[in-house]
Amino acid sequence: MHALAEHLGQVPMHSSEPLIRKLTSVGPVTNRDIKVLDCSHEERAPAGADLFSEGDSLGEVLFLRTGWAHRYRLLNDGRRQIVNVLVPGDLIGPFTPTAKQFAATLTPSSICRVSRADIARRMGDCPGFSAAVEALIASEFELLAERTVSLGRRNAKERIAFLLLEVYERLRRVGLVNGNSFELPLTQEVIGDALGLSVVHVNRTLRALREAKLATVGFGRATIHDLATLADVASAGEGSQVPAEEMTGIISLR
Amino acid sequence: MHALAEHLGQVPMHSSEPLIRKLTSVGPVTNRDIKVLDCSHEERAPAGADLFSEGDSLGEVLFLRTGWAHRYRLLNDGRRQIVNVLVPGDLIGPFTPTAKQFAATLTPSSICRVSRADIARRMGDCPGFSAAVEALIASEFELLAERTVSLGRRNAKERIAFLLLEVYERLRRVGLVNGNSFELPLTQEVIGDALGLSVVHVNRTLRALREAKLATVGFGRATIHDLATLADVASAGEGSQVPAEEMTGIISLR
DNA sequence: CGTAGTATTGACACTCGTCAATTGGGGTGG
DNA sequence: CCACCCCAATTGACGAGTGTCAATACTACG
Repeated sequence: MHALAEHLGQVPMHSSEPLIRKLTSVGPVTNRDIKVLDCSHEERAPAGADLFSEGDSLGEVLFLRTGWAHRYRLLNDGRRQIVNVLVPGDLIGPFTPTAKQFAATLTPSSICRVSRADIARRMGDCPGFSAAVEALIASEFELLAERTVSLGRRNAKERIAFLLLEVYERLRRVGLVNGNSFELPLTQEVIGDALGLSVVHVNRTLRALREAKLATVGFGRATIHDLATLADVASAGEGSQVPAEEMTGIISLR
Repeated sequence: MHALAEHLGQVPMHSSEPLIRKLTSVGPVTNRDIKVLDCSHEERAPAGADLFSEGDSLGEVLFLRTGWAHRYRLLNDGRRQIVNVLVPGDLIGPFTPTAKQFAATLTPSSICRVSRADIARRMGDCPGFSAAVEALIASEFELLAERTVSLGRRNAKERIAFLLLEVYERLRRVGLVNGNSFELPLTQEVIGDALGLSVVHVNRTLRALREAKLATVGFGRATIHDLATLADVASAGEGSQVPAEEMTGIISLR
Protein backbone atom coordinates (compact mmCIF):
# COMPACT_ATOMS: atom_id res chain seq x y z
CA MET A 1 0.00 0.00 0.00
CA HIS A 2 1.18 3.52 -0.67
CA ALA A 3 2.15 5.14 2.57
CA LEU A 4 1.06 8.51 1.31
CA ALA A 5 -2.34 7.34 0.27
CA GLU A 6 -2.84 5.68 3.61
CA HIS A 7 -1.79 8.80 5.38
CA LEU A 8 -4.48 10.69 3.54
CA GLY A 9 -7.03 8.06 4.42
CA GLN A 10 -7.22 7.02 0.81
CA VAL A 11 -6.26 3.47 0.18
CA PRO A 12 -6.37 2.45 -3.47
CA MET A 13 -8.85 -0.28 -4.19
CA HIS A 14 -8.41 -3.29 -6.39
CA SER A 15 -10.99 -5.10 -8.43
CA SER A 16 -10.35 -8.25 -6.45
CA GLU A 17 -11.64 -6.61 -3.31
CA PRO A 18 -14.87 -7.99 -1.88
CA LEU A 19 -16.40 -4.55 -1.77
CA ILE A 20 -15.73 -3.90 -5.42
CA ARG A 21 -16.86 -7.37 -6.36
CA LYS A 22 -20.03 -6.89 -4.48
CA LEU A 23 -20.82 -3.62 -6.15
CA THR A 24 -20.10 -4.92 -9.62
CA SER A 25 -22.07 -8.07 -8.96
CA VAL A 26 -25.31 -6.15 -8.72
CA GLY A 27 -24.87 -4.16 -11.90
CA PRO A 28 -22.67 -2.15 -14.20
CA VAL A 29 -20.36 -0.04 -12.09
CA THR A 30 -17.64 2.09 -13.65
CA ASN A 31 -14.31 3.12 -12.22
CA ARG A 32 -15.77 6.52 -11.84
CA ASP A 33 -18.54 5.16 -9.64
CA ILE A 34 -16.03 3.40 -7.47
CA LYS A 35 -14.19 6.67 -6.99
CA VAL A 36 -16.94 7.69 -4.65
CA LEU A 37 -15.56 5.09 -2.29
CA ASP A 38 -11.93 5.88 -2.98
CA CYS A 39 -12.36 9.47 -1.94
CA SER A 40 -14.11 8.58 1.23
CA HIS A 41 -12.88 8.17 4.73
CA GLU A 42 -11.45 4.75 5.47
CA GLU A 43 -10.58 3.27 8.83
CA ARG A 44 -9.76 0.12 10.77
CA ALA A 45 -11.68 -1.23 13.72
CA PRO A 46 -10.77 -4.02 16.14
CA ALA A 47 -13.05 -6.97 16.84
CA GLY A 48 -16.07 -6.11 18.92
CA ALA A 49 -15.99 -2.42 18.09
CA ASP A 50 -19.29 -0.53 18.08
CA LEU A 51 -19.98 1.10 14.73
CA PHE A 52 -23.22 2.84 15.51
CA SER A 53 -26.08 2.58 17.98
CA GLU A 54 -29.84 2.78 17.91
CA GLY A 55 -30.77 6.44 17.73
CA ASP A 56 -27.48 7.69 16.32
CA SER A 57 -27.64 10.22 13.51
CA LEU A 58 -24.63 9.58 11.34
CA GLY A 59 -24.95 11.48 8.11
CA GLU A 60 -22.91 8.71 6.58
CA VAL A 61 -23.24 5.19 5.32
CA LEU A 62 -20.73 2.51 6.24
CA PHE A 63 -19.37 -0.22 4.04
CA LEU A 64 -17.51 -3.25 5.30
CA ARG A 65 -14.35 -3.46 3.23
CA THR A 66 -12.82 -6.40 5.06
CA GLY A 67 -13.79 -8.33 8.17
CA TRP A 68 -17.12 -9.39 9.60
CA ALA A 69 -19.75 -7.43 11.49
CA HIS A 70 -23.38 -7.62 12.56
CA ARG A 71 -26.42 -5.45 12.93
CA TYR A 72 -28.66 -6.16 15.93
CA ARG A 73 -31.35 -5.02 18.33
CA LEU A 74 -31.58 -5.43 22.06
CA LEU A 75 -34.53 -6.12 24.31
CA ASN A 76 -34.38 -4.41 27.66
CA ASP A 77 -33.92 -7.69 29.50
CA GLY A 78 -30.73 -8.34 27.61
CA ARG A 79 -32.00 -10.63 24.88
CA ARG A 80 -30.35 -9.85 21.58
CA GLN A 81 -31.55 -10.47 18.06
CA ILE A 82 -29.02 -10.18 15.29
CA VAL A 83 -30.84 -8.79 12.29
CA ASN A 84 -28.06 -9.56 9.88
CA VAL A 85 -24.55 -10.88 9.83
CA LEU A 86 -22.32 -8.83 7.57
CA VAL A 87 -19.54 -10.27 5.44
CA PRO A 88 -16.77 -8.46 3.56
CA GLY A 89 -18.20 -6.17 0.92
CA ASP A 90 -21.54 -5.68 2.63
CA LEU A 91 -23.30 -2.42 3.18
CA ILE A 92 -23.42 -1.99 6.94
CA GLY A 93 -25.90 0.86 7.09
CA PRO A 94 -27.56 2.65 8.67
CA PHE A 95 -30.43 2.68 6.21
CA THR A 96 -32.07 5.71 7.72
CA PRO A 97 -30.42 8.96 8.80
CA THR A 98 -31.00 7.99 12.39
CA ALA A 99 -30.07 4.40 13.03
CA LYS A 100 -32.71 2.00 14.29
CA GLN A 101 -30.32 -0.79 15.09
CA PHE A 102 -26.90 -1.33 16.59
CA ALA A 103 -23.92 -2.35 14.53
CA ALA A 104 -20.61 -3.75 15.67
CA THR A 105 -17.69 -5.66 14.25
CA LEU A 106 -17.12 -9.34 14.91
CA THR A 107 -13.52 -9.42 13.72
CA PRO A 108 -10.90 -6.75 13.07
CA SER A 109 -12.31 -4.89 10.10
CA SER A 110 -11.72 -2.16 7.65
CA ILE A 111 -14.60 0.26 7.36
CA CYS A 112 -15.38 2.72 4.59
CA ARG A 113 -17.54 5.76 5.31
CA VAL A 114 -19.43 7.66 2.63
CA SER A 115 -21.47 10.70 3.50
CA ARG A 116 -25.09 10.63 2.46
CA ALA A 117 -24.71 14.07 1.02
CA ASP A 118 -21.92 12.74 -1.14
CA ILE A 119 -24.02 9.94 -2.49
CA ALA A 120 -26.79 12.37 -3.28
CA ARG A 121 -24.38 14.80 -4.92
CA ARG A 122 -22.93 12.05 -7.05
CA MET A 123 -26.28 10.85 -8.26
CA GLY A 124 -25.70 12.90 -11.38
CA ASP A 125 -22.16 12.01 -12.36
CA CYS A 126 -21.96 8.57 -10.78
CA PRO A 127 -25.42 7.10 -11.25
CA GLY A 128 -23.98 3.62 -11.17
CA PHE A 129 -22.96 4.02 -7.57
CA SER A 130 -26.26 5.09 -6.13
CA ALA A 131 -27.96 2.47 -8.26
CA ALA A 132 -25.64 -0.13 -6.80
CA VAL A 133 -26.40 1.07 -3.29
CA GLU A 134 -30.07 0.85 -4.07
CA ALA A 135 -29.56 -2.73 -5.23
CA LEU A 136 -27.64 -3.59 -2.10
CA ILE A 137 -30.49 -2.30 -0.01
CA ALA A 138 -32.93 -4.34 -2.04
CA SER A 139 -30.96 -7.50 -1.42
CA GLU A 140 -30.75 -6.65 2.27
CA PHE A 141 -34.51 -6.43 2.26
CA GLU A 142 -34.75 -9.78 0.58
CA LEU A 143 -32.38 -11.33 3.09
CA LEU A 144 -34.43 -9.99 5.95
CA ALA A 145 -37.63 -11.46 4.58
CA GLU A 146 -35.89 -14.78 4.19
CA ARG A 147 -34.64 -14.65 7.76
CA THR A 148 -38.19 -13.96 8.89
CA VAL A 149 -39.31 -17.13 7.16
CA SER A 150 -36.54 -19.07 8.88
CA LEU A 151 -37.37 -17.77 12.32
CA GLY A 152 -41.07 -18.23 11.86
CA ARG A 153 -41.31 -21.55 10.12
CA ARG A 154 -38.09 -23.52 10.19
CA ASN A 155 -36.69 -25.65 12.98
CA ALA A 156 -33.16 -25.42 14.34
CA LYS A 157 -31.59 -27.83 11.87
CA GLU A 158 -33.20 -26.13 8.91
CA ARG A 159 -32.28 -22.69 10.14
CA ILE A 160 -28.63 -23.51 10.56
CA ALA A 161 -28.43 -25.35 7.27
CA PHE A 162 -30.03 -22.38 5.62
CA LEU A 163 -27.66 -19.92 7.25
CA LEU A 164 -24.66 -21.92 6.15
CA LEU A 165 -25.86 -21.96 2.56
CA GLU A 166 -26.75 -18.30 2.63
CA VAL A 167 -23.34 -17.29 3.91
CA TYR A 168 -21.67 -19.69 1.52
CA GLU A 169 -23.43 -18.08 -1.40
CA ARG A 170 -22.72 -14.53 -0.24
CA LEU A 171 -19.05 -15.28 0.24
CA ARG A 172 -18.85 -17.07 -3.08
CA ARG A 173 -20.08 -13.97 -4.84
CA VAL A 174 -17.24 -11.91 -3.49
CA GLY A 175 -14.66 -14.60 -4.12
CA LEU A 176 -14.10 -15.75 -0.56
CA VAL A 177 -14.89 -19.42 -0.97
CA ASN A 178 -12.27 -22.02 -1.81
CA GLY A 179 -13.82 -25.30 -2.77
CA ASN A 180 -16.37 -26.30 -0.17
CA SER A 181 -14.82 -24.51 2.75
CA PHE A 182 -14.90 -20.92 3.95
CA GLU A 183 -14.05 -18.71 6.87
CA LEU A 184 -16.83 -18.37 9.42
CA PRO A 185 -15.69 -16.33 12.41
CA LEU A 186 -18.97 -16.64 14.29
CA THR A 187 -19.22 -17.95 17.80
CA GLN A 188 -22.10 -20.29 18.50
CA GLU A 189 -23.62 -17.52 20.55
CA VAL A 190 -23.67 -15.23 17.53
CA ILE A 191 -25.25 -17.94 15.41
CA GLY A 192 -27.85 -18.45 18.10
CA ASP A 193 -28.66 -14.78 18.36
CA ALA A 194 -29.03 -14.58 14.62
CA LEU A 195 -31.31 -17.59 14.38
CA GLY A 196 -33.32 -17.22 17.55
CA LEU A 197 -31.75 -20.24 19.24
CA SER A 198 -29.87 -20.82 22.48
CA VAL A 199 -26.13 -21.47 22.39
CA VAL A 200 -26.65 -24.94 23.72
CA HIS A 201 -29.10 -25.84 21.04
CA VAL A 202 -26.87 -24.42 18.33
CA ASN A 203 -24.13 -26.65 19.61
CA ARG A 204 -26.37 -29.72 19.59
CA THR A 205 -27.59 -28.98 16.09
CA LEU A 206 -24.11 -28.36 14.78
CA ARG A 207 -23.11 -31.70 16.15
CA ALA A 208 -26.04 -33.35 14.43
CA LEU A 209 -25.04 -31.81 11.10
CA ARG A 210 -21.48 -32.97 11.62
CA GLU A 211 -22.55 -36.51 12.51
CA ALA A 212 -24.79 -36.60 9.47
CA LYS A 213 -21.69 -35.67 7.47
CA LEU A 214 -23.41 -32.62 6.01
CA ALA A 215 -21.19 -29.83 7.30
CA THR A 216 -18.49 -29.13 9.84
CA VAL A 217 -18.43 -25.83 11.66
CA GLY A 218 -15.74 -24.74 14.07
CA PHE A 219 -12.34 -23.16 14.50
CA GLY A 220 -13.56 -20.13 12.61
CA ARG A 221 -14.27 -22.17 9.50
CA ALA A 222 -17.14 -24.03 7.93
CA THR A 223 -16.87 -26.90 5.50
CA ILE A 224 -19.78 -28.21 3.55
CA HIS A 225 -19.45 -31.90 2.86
CA ASP A 226 -22.71 -32.59 1.13
CA LEU A 227 -24.12 -29.51 -0.45
CA ALA A 228 -27.06 -31.22 -2.12
CA THR A 229 -28.35 -32.89 1.01
CA LEU A 230 -27.69 -29.80 3.07
CA ALA A 231 -29.78 -27.82 0.62
CA ASP A 232 -32.55 -30.37 1.02
CA VAL A 233 -32.47 -29.96 4.77
CA ALA A 234 -32.22 -26.19 4.54
CA SER A 235 -35.14 -25.59 2.39
CA ALA A 236 -37.80 -27.94 3.14
CA GLY A 237 -38.84 -24.61 1.77
CA GLU A 238 -38.27 -22.17 -1.01
CA GLY A 239 -41.09 -22.31 -3.43
CA SER A 240 -39.78 -21.19 -6.75
CA GLN A 241 -36.20 -20.14 -6.12
CA VAL A 242 -36.12 -16.84 -7.91
CA PRO A 243 -32.73 -16.60 -9.63
CA ALA A 244 -29.87 -14.20 -9.01
CA GLU A 245 -30.27 -10.52 -8.42
CA GLU A 246 -31.42 -7.76 -10.64
CA MET A 247 -29.94 -4.34 -10.93
CA THR A 248 -32.95 -2.71 -9.45
CA GLY A 249 -33.40 -0.76 -6.34
CA ILE A 250 -36.24 -1.38 -4.09
CA ILE A 251 -39.19 -0.44 -6.14
CA SER A 252 -36.48 0.91 -8.43
CA LEU A 253 -37.65 4.28 -9.65
CA ARG A 254 -36.32 3.44 -13.04
CA MET B 1 -69.24 8.55 -5.71
CA HIS B 2 -69.52 9.90 -9.20
CA ALA B 3 -70.74 7.25 -11.57
CA LEU B 4 -68.77 8.76 -14.40
CA ALA B 5 -65.54 8.82 -12.51
CA GLU B 6 -66.04 5.25 -11.45
CA HIS B 7 -66.70 4.22 -14.99
CA LEU B 8 -63.39 5.72 -15.98
CA GLY B 9 -61.63 3.91 -13.18
CA GLN B 10 -60.98 7.20 -11.48
CA VAL B 11 -62.54 7.53 -8.10
CA PRO B 12 -61.96 10.88 -6.45
CA MET B 13 -60.10 10.63 -3.18
CA HIS B 14 -60.77 12.40 0.05
CA SER B 15 -58.31 13.50 2.66
CA SER B 16 -60.02 11.28 5.19
CA GLU B 17 -59.00 8.22 3.25
CA PRO B 18 -56.51 5.93 4.94
CA LEU B 19 -54.26 5.97 1.90
CA ILE B 20 -54.06 9.74 1.85
CA ARG B 21 -53.62 9.89 5.58
CA LYS B 22 -50.83 7.41 5.36
CA LEU B 23 -49.01 9.36 2.68
CA THR B 24 -49.33 12.65 4.47
CA SER B 25 -48.30 11.09 7.75
CA VAL B 26 -44.81 10.43 6.46
CA GLY B 27 -44.19 13.89 5.08
CA PRO B 28 -45.41 16.88 3.16
CA VAL B 29 -47.54 15.67 0.29
CA THR B 30 -49.37 18.12 -1.98
CA ASN B 31 -52.58 17.63 -3.88
CA ARG B 32 -50.47 17.44 -6.95
CA ASP B 33 -48.56 14.51 -5.54
CA ILE B 34 -51.75 12.73 -4.75
CA LYS B 35 -52.86 13.18 -8.34
CA VAL B 36 -50.44 10.44 -9.25
CA LEU B 37 -52.80 8.11 -7.44
CA ASP B 38 -55.93 9.73 -8.78
CA CYS B 39 -54.92 9.12 -12.35
CA SER B 40 -54.06 5.56 -11.78
CA HIS B 41 -55.98 2.40 -12.28
CA GLU B 42 -58.23 1.49 -9.38
CA GLU B 43 -60.04 -1.77 -8.77
CA ARG B 44 -61.90 -3.91 -6.29
CA ALA B 45 -60.92 -7.39 -5.17
CA PRO B 46 -62.90 -9.93 -3.12
CA ALA B 47 -61.53 -11.55 0.02
CA GLY B 48 -58.83 -14.11 -0.64
CA ALA B 49 -57.90 -12.75 -4.04
CA ASP B 50 -54.34 -13.20 -5.22
CA LEU B 51 -52.68 -9.89 -6.02
CA PHE B 52 -49.33 -11.13 -7.23
CA SER B 53 -47.12 -14.19 -6.90
CA GLU B 54 -43.47 -14.94 -6.38
CA GLY B 55 -41.73 -14.45 -9.68
CA ASP B 56 -44.32 -12.13 -11.24
CA SER B 57 -43.06 -9.10 -13.11
CA LEU B 58 -45.65 -6.42 -12.65
CA GLY B 59 -44.32 -3.11 -13.82
CA GLU B 60 -46.62 -1.59 -11.23
CA VAL B 61 -46.84 -0.96 -7.54
CA LEU B 62 -50.04 -1.68 -5.62
CA PHE B 63 -51.55 0.35 -2.82
CA LEU B 64 -54.23 -0.89 -0.49
CA ARG B 65 -56.92 1.76 -0.52
CA THR B 66 -59.40 -0.08 1.68
CA GLY B 67 -59.50 -3.57 3.14
CA TRP B 68 -56.82 -5.85 4.51
CA ALA B 69 -54.22 -7.97 2.76
CA HIS B 70 -51.00 -9.83 3.44
CA ARG B 71 -47.66 -10.57 1.86
CA TYR B 72 -46.25 -14.06 2.40
CA ARG B 73 -43.89 -16.81 1.35
CA LEU B 74 -44.48 -20.52 1.10
CA LEU B 75 -42.24 -23.48 1.89
CA ASN B 76 -42.66 -26.42 -0.40
CA ASP B 77 -44.20 -28.56 2.31
CA GLY B 78 -47.02 -26.12 2.71
CA ARG B 79 -45.79 -24.10 5.64
CA ARG B 80 -46.58 -20.43 5.21
CA GLN B 81 -44.89 -17.40 6.70
CA ILE B 82 -46.71 -14.11 6.47
CA VAL B 83 -44.09 -11.44 6.04
CA ASN B 84 -46.48 -8.59 6.71
CA VAL B 85 -50.13 -7.96 7.33
CA LEU B 86 -51.35 -4.97 5.35
CA VAL B 87 -53.92 -2.51 6.62
CA PRO B 88 -55.80 0.19 4.71
CA GLY B 89 -53.42 2.75 3.28
CA ASP B 90 -50.44 0.42 3.12
CA LEU B 91 -48.13 -0.01 0.22
CA ILE B 92 -48.62 -3.61 -0.90
CA GLY B 93 -45.65 -3.90 -3.20
CA PRO B 94 -43.94 -5.54 -4.91
CA PHE B 95 -40.75 -3.81 -3.93
CA THR B 96 -38.76 -5.19 -6.81
CA PRO B 97 -39.82 -5.38 -10.46
CA THR B 98 -40.15 -9.13 -10.12
CA ALA B 99 -41.97 -10.05 -6.96
CA LYS B 100 -40.23 -12.22 -4.39
CA GLN B 101 -43.30 -12.85 -2.29
CA PHE B 102 -46.96 -13.60 -2.72
CA ALA B 103 -49.66 -11.09 -1.90
CA ALA B 104 -53.36 -11.67 -1.41
CA THR B 105 -56.32 -9.90 0.12
CA LEU B 106 -57.80 -10.95 3.45
CA THR B 107 -61.04 -9.01 3.06
CA PRO B 108 -62.81 -7.40 0.13
CA SER B 109 -60.48 -4.58 -0.84
CA SER B 110 -59.96 -1.70 -3.12
CA ILE B 111 -56.60 -1.70 -4.82
CA CYS B 112 -54.79 1.15 -6.52
CA ARG B 113 -52.17 0.43 -9.17
CA VAL B 114 -49.43 2.86 -10.13
CA SER B 115 -46.96 2.01 -12.84
CA ARG B 116 -43.31 2.18 -11.88
CA ALA B 117 -42.61 4.16 -14.99
CA ASP B 118 -45.19 6.68 -13.84
CA ILE B 119 -43.56 7.09 -10.46
CA ALA B 120 -40.21 7.59 -12.10
CA ARG B 121 -41.66 10.05 -14.59
CA ARG B 122 -43.29 12.03 -11.81
CA MET B 123 -40.14 12.28 -9.79
CA GLY B 124 -39.64 15.70 -11.28
CA ASP B 125 -43.03 17.33 -10.91
CA CYS B 126 -44.31 15.35 -7.93
CA PRO B 127 -41.24 14.81 -5.79
CA GLY B 128 -43.40 14.52 -2.73
CA PHE B 129 -44.96 11.36 -4.01
CA SER B 130 -41.84 9.38 -4.68
CA ALA B 131 -40.40 10.66 -1.42
CA ALA B 132 -43.49 9.39 0.36
CA VAL B 133 -43.17 6.04 -1.33
CA GLU B 134 -39.56 5.91 -0.26
CA ALA B 135 -40.61 6.62 3.31
CA LEU B 136 -43.25 3.92 3.18
CA ILE B 137 -40.63 1.44 2.08
CA ALA B 138 -38.38 2.55 4.88
CA SER B 139 -41.11 1.93 7.43
CA GLU B 140 -41.80 -1.44 5.87
CA PHE B 141 -38.16 -2.25 6.37
CA GLU B 142 -38.37 -1.17 9.95
CA LEU B 143 -41.46 -3.27 10.52
CA LEU B 144 -39.75 -6.31 9.08
CA ALA B 145 -36.75 -5.92 11.36
CA GLU B 146 -39.09 -5.64 14.29
CA ARG B 147 -40.93 -8.78 13.26
CA THR B 148 -37.60 -10.56 13.05
CA VAL B 149 -36.93 -9.62 16.65
CA SER B 150 -40.33 -10.92 17.67
CA LEU B 151 -39.90 -14.24 15.92
CA GLY B 152 -36.38 -14.69 17.16
CA ARG B 153 -36.57 -13.54 20.73
CA ARG B 154 -40.11 -13.15 22.00
CA ASN B 155 -42.47 -15.84 23.28
CA ALA B 156 -46.03 -16.33 22.12
CA LYS B 157 -47.61 -13.95 24.61
CA GLU B 158 -45.14 -11.20 23.84
CA ARG B 159 -45.48 -11.68 20.10
CA ILE B 160 -49.23 -11.40 20.14
CA ALA B 161 -49.22 -8.45 22.49
CA PHE B 162 -46.70 -6.79 20.24
CA LEU B 163 -48.71 -7.48 17.11
CA LEU B 164 -51.82 -6.03 18.68
CA LEU B 165 -50.01 -2.85 19.64
CA GLU B 166 -48.35 -2.58 16.26
CA VAL B 167 -51.61 -2.91 14.38
CA TYR B 168 -53.31 -0.58 16.84
CA GLU B 169 -50.70 2.07 16.16
CA ARG B 170 -50.79 1.62 12.40
CA LEU B 171 -54.56 1.88 12.34
CA ARG B 172 -54.54 4.87 14.63
CA ARG B 173 -52.32 6.74 12.25
CA VAL B 174 -54.82 6.37 9.45
CA GLY B 175 -57.78 7.16 11.66
CA LEU B 176 -59.25 3.69 11.99
CA VAL B 177 -59.25 3.39 15.75
CA ASN B 178 -62.20 4.40 17.91
CA GLY B 179 -61.28 4.50 21.53
CA ASN B 180 -59.55 1.29 22.50
CA SER B 181 -61.17 -0.92 19.93
CA PHE B 182 -60.51 -1.58 16.27
CA GLU B 183 -61.37 -3.88 13.41
CA LEU B 184 -59.10 -6.90 13.14
CA PRO B 185 -60.30 -9.22 10.38
CA LEU B 186 -57.59 -11.82 10.96
CA THR B 187 -58.31 -15.46 11.60
CA GLN B 188 -56.23 -17.12 14.27
CA GLU B 189 -54.54 -19.04 11.50
CA VAL B 190 -53.40 -15.81 9.88
CA ILE B 191 -52.10 -14.52 13.19
CA GLY B 192 -50.25 -17.76 13.67
CA ASP B 193 -48.69 -17.66 10.23
CA ALA B 194 -47.58 -14.10 10.82
CA LEU B 195 -46.04 -14.82 14.21
CA GLY B 196 -44.66 -18.28 13.63
CA LEU B 197 -47.14 -20.00 15.94
CA SER B 198 -49.69 -22.77 15.52
CA VAL B 199 -53.38 -21.95 15.44
CA VAL B 200 -53.95 -23.85 18.63
CA HIS B 201 -51.30 -21.94 20.48
CA VAL B 202 -52.58 -18.62 19.19
CA ASN B 203 -55.96 -19.56 20.59
CA ARG B 204 -54.52 -20.49 23.97
CA THR B 205 -52.50 -17.29 24.15
CA LEU B 206 -55.43 -15.15 23.13
CA ARG B 207 -57.43 -16.73 25.90
CA ALA B 208 -54.66 -15.97 28.37
CA LEU B 209 -54.65 -12.32 27.33
CA ARG B 210 -58.40 -12.19 27.66
CA GLU B 211 -58.36 -13.79 31.10
CA ALA B 212 -55.67 -11.37 32.19
CA LYS B 213 -58.05 -8.62 31.09
CA LEU B 214 -55.44 -7.16 28.77
CA ALA B 215 -57.17 -7.49 25.41
CA THR B 216 -60.06 -9.24 23.74
CA VAL B 217 -59.71 -10.50 20.21
CA GLY B 218 -62.48 -12.05 18.20
CA PHE B 219 -65.44 -11.48 15.93
CA GLY B 220 -63.24 -9.51 13.58
CA ARG B 221 -62.44 -6.96 16.28
CA ALA B 222 -59.83 -6.35 18.91
CA THR B 223 -60.27 -4.38 22.10
CA ILE B 224 -57.43 -3.33 24.29
CA HIS B 225 -58.47 -3.14 27.92
CA ASP B 226 -55.18 -2.31 29.53
CA LEU B 227 -52.83 -0.64 27.14
CA ALA B 228 -50.09 0.05 29.66
CA THR B 229 -49.84 -3.50 30.92
CA LEU B 230 -50.15 -4.88 27.41
CA ALA B 231 -47.24 -2.71 26.39
CA ASP B 232 -45.26 -4.08 29.30
CA VAL B 233 -45.93 -7.61 28.17
CA ALA B 234 -45.26 -6.79 24.55
CA SER B 235 -41.94 -5.29 24.96
CA ALA B 236 -40.04 -6.93 27.60
CA GLY B 237 -38.06 -5.39 24.80
CA GLU B 238 -37.48 -2.24 22.86
CA GLY B 239 -34.36 -0.58 24.00
CA SER B 240 -34.73 3.08 23.30
CA GLN B 241 -38.02 3.43 21.49
CA VAL B 242 -37.01 5.67 18.64
CA PRO B 243 -39.83 8.16 18.11
CA ALA B 244 -42.14 8.61 15.16
CA GLU B 245 -41.08 8.47 11.56
CA GLU B 246 -38.94 10.71 9.53
CA MET B 247 -39.53 11.81 6.00
CA THR B 248 -36.57 9.95 4.71
CA GLY B 249 -36.30 7.11 2.38
CA ILE B 250 -34.11 4.23 3.12
CA ILE B 251 -30.70 5.73 3.05
CA SER B 252 -32.58 8.68 1.67
CA LEU B 253 -30.51 10.11 -1.14
CA ARG B 254 -31.40 13.54 0.05
C1' DC C 1 -81.28 -26.06 7.48
C1' DG C 2 -77.02 -27.71 5.79
C1' DT C 3 -72.15 -27.04 4.91
C1' DA C 4 -67.71 -25.14 5.52
C1' DG C 5 -64.70 -22.67 7.69
C1' DT C 6 -63.21 -20.98 12.33
C1' DA C 7 -62.71 -21.21 17.23
C1' DT C 8 -61.97 -24.07 21.45
C1' DT C 9 -60.39 -27.50 24.33
C1' DG C 10 -57.89 -31.61 26.18
C1' DA C 11 -54.20 -34.94 25.89
C1' DC C 12 -49.76 -35.89 24.69
C1' DA C 13 -45.18 -35.58 22.35
C1' DC C 14 -41.24 -33.16 21.16
C1' DT C 15 -38.32 -29.25 20.27
C1' DC C 16 -35.73 -26.16 22.46
C1' DG C 17 -34.31 -23.37 26.64
C1' DT C 18 -32.13 -23.30 31.18
C1' DC C 19 -28.88 -24.68 34.65
C1' DA C 20 -24.69 -26.43 35.81
C1' DA C 21 -20.50 -28.67 35.35
C1' DT C 22 -16.50 -29.83 32.36
C1' DT C 23 -13.35 -29.44 28.71
C1' DG C 24 -10.35 -27.19 25.43
C1' DG C 25 -7.71 -23.27 23.36
C1' DG C 26 -5.46 -19.09 23.16
C1' DG C 27 -3.50 -15.45 25.27
C1' DT C 28 -0.74 -13.23 29.10
C1' DG C 29 2.20 -12.46 32.86
C1' DG C 30 5.64 -14.28 35.69
C1' DC D 1 8.42 -21.86 28.94
C1' DC D 2 4.99 -22.73 32.20
C1' DA D 3 0.98 -21.44 35.11
C1' DC D 4 -3.12 -19.26 34.97
C1' DC D 5 -7.26 -17.29 33.23
C1' DC D 6 -10.97 -16.30 30.31
C1' DC D 7 -13.93 -17.33 26.86
C1' DA D 8 -15.86 -20.58 23.71
C1' DA D 9 -17.39 -25.19 23.10
C1' DT D 10 -19.53 -29.45 25.03
C1' DT D 11 -22.41 -32.39 27.45
C1' DG D 12 -26.11 -34.14 30.59
C1' DA D 13 -30.34 -33.49 33.11
C1' DC D 14 -34.56 -31.42 33.47
C1' DG D 15 -38.46 -28.46 32.55
C1' DA D 16 -41.11 -24.98 29.99
C1' DG D 17 -43.13 -23.63 25.81
C1' DT D 18 -45.21 -25.07 21.55
C1' DG D 19 -46.71 -28.22 18.09
C1' DT D 20 -49.77 -32.03 16.75
C1' DC D 21 -53.94 -34.75 16.78
C1' DA D 22 -58.55 -35.14 17.37
C1' DA D 23 -63.02 -34.13 18.92
C1' DT D 24 -66.58 -30.55 19.63
C1' DA D 25 -68.85 -26.17 19.42
C1' DC D 26 -69.74 -21.95 16.93
C1' DT D 27 -70.82 -18.74 13.06
C1' DA D 28 -71.66 -17.36 8.76
C1' DC D 29 -73.65 -17.85 4.58
C1' DG D 30 -76.06 -19.80 0.70
